[in-house]
Amino acid sequence: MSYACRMQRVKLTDVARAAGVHPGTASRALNPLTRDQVSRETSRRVARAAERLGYIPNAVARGLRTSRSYIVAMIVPDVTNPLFPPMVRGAEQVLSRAGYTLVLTDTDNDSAAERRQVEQLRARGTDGFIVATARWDDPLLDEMAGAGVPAVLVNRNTASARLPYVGADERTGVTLAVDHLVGLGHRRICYLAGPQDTSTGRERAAAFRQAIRGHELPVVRSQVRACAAYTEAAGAITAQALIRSGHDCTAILAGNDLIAFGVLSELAKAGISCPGQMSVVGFNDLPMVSKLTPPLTTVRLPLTAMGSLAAQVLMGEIDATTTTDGRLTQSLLGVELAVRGSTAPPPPS
Amino acid sequence: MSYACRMQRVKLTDVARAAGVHPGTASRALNPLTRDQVSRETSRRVARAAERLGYIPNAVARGLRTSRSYIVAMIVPDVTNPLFPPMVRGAEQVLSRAGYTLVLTDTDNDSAAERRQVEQLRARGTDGFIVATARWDDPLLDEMAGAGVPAVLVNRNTASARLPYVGADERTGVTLAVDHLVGLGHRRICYLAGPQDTSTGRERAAAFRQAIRGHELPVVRSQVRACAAYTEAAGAITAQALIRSGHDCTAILAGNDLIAFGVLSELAKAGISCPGQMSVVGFNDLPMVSKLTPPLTTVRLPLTAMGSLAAQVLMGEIDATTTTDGRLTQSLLGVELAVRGSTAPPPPS
DNA sequence: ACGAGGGTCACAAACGATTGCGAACAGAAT
DNA sequence: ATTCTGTTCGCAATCGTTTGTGACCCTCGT
Repeated sequence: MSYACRMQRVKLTDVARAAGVHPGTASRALNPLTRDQVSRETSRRVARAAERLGYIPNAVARGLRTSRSYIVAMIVPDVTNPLFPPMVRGAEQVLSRAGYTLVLTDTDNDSAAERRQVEQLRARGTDGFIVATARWDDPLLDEMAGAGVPAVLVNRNTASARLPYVGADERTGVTLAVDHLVGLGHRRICYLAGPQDTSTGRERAAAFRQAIRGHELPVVRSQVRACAAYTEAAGAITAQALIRSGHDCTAILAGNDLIAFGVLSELAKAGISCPGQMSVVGFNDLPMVSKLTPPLTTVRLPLTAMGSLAAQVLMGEIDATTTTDGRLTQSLLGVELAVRGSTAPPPPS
Repeated sequence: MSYACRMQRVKLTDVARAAGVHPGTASRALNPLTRDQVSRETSRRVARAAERLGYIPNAVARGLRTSRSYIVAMIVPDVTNPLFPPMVRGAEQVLSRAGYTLVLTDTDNDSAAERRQVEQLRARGTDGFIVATARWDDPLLDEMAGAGVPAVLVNRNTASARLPYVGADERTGVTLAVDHLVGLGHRRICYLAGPQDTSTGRERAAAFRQAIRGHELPVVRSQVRACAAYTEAAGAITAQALIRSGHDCTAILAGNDLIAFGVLSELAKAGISCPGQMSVVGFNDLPMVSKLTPPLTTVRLPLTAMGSLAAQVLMGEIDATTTTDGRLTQSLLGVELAVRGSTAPPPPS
């Protein structure tokens, strides 16, 4: 109840003295797992003393002795990208409920910075990592997997797939989008893929080709172009190139919503109306896209759930460092297509 | 160069043994501040041994001894609110450059959760706090100030103002917006304020009244209504009430962009065109608002700079716990008005 | 030549918790 | 009464680093 004002923090020794026991005993009495090694009576006395003095265990000292920090780190390429905050939030909720603290680091898309950060965090005894920055070939992650560092990949996977992965069912997402467009009557659909050094860039592109073939449409008419990055600027550049090339598609599927923004702005610049002359579909369902004119049809990913699940899988990894038996290693969450105003039947031509 | 694969981490003792010195000496040799207590020769030898063995100091042990963790925590109400990521990013850049690690926690607007988080973080020896969740009356922050915990408030201040504060020049922002509207010919302007338990809600409302008076307009015609929260939903509710009340204003200034979203959607619902029949101005310049139809005129806050400055001020607080002399305590950064399509001259009436 | 002084370094005590080990004591069984 | 089993708790080592203290040697000044 009472609390120290600006005095020395009360430590275990103080509690022990107040309860008239040895610090070691006090430690056992306070720890739920070892509580049964001390009598009910002393346990209660210690607990009361701790309460009365306002004892807060020193997590640093504990961490030194137990080599567990109850810190997990989440690595994202860019916090300001609205894709990540929901995942962070999902992870944070699960972790804090389990007594972990989430450290968020932003690599600014710089893999040297990423390596530095990971090193720092490992020095701090971080228990595990949630990594949202995976590249298709990612030596750092391979090293971490090799070193046995508990880690989970989220949203993006690596080629080697040596670490557990939590993602969305992107193939289905792309298929839903293509089915929707074909159902509206589109036959010539282009795909503006994300960067090919990310799993999402590659997987979605592959899924697109497969979906097109599934409708027995010629793939050649459904040109696939990769953007340099998942940004509006990169999307605009590629969209401009596509428009200039005079391709006669009636619908564009974008690798993600940011690329779709670039597409929309280039269409506007070129005087091509959406959805009248060109339908556009995004990917991710960023919070704002329903407010655009036209509201963007897009694939909705369960971002928060991905974050939560990643956190759960990671906690499993941390606890079970011995066996890989029966552990969740590759998991995909379901997606939905949010149909809005940016898609419509193709012009009569 | 060579590195331990999955073996025991190499510790200071190992380095010392390899260099043929005592661990204490090795410690001094590696620390730039104490390096001059050992001869150049040994210092070089130790440094080389450390390099060769791939020594990474154990930050937990160091933290225990020095009671400095080089961790600072940033507390935000909601990571998914686009207002905060830029501030986080700004802070993170400054801090990581100075060797600090930034821990981000999301309180979900729950002050009980906030208290729990702060307690946990203090147990972990967190060096300082950047707080973006301040309420106008905030007992937790007053306690922290009283306990001498290094902390800096960002974006929102408290009534007591006992902690350093970094914010934007909101009065000027509001004044710019009002001047702009008045310059367009508006005479009847409403203000939809944010919640009055935050400093931004109160300050901006006060600034609005003052700006209106500055133009010698009757304040009564410039109705001020407070929204329950800085959300689109709360903004919509208040906007609806305003519209239903039949107020004859020609422009609405919103407490922030999210509230402006609510206003825009209610205007659309009521068949009132923007900017034709009603001008709308937001606050914050969220990344997406320039893409709306119409693009939102809004006050741009230097969010990243606010985060950076907050981090700098906090580091000052951490280093100088003895004197308050010559320290930056209340600092405001300049703002701009981004004039876009949601404002126009009022209808001829 | 001797004491003073400064530069190097080893020694050991912290920091605050956890935990293996064994002592003390209880009650029960023989 | 003695031994045995088992509970309860104190003792002390330990985690890996930092840092105050003092030993030692060398040099310089007188």
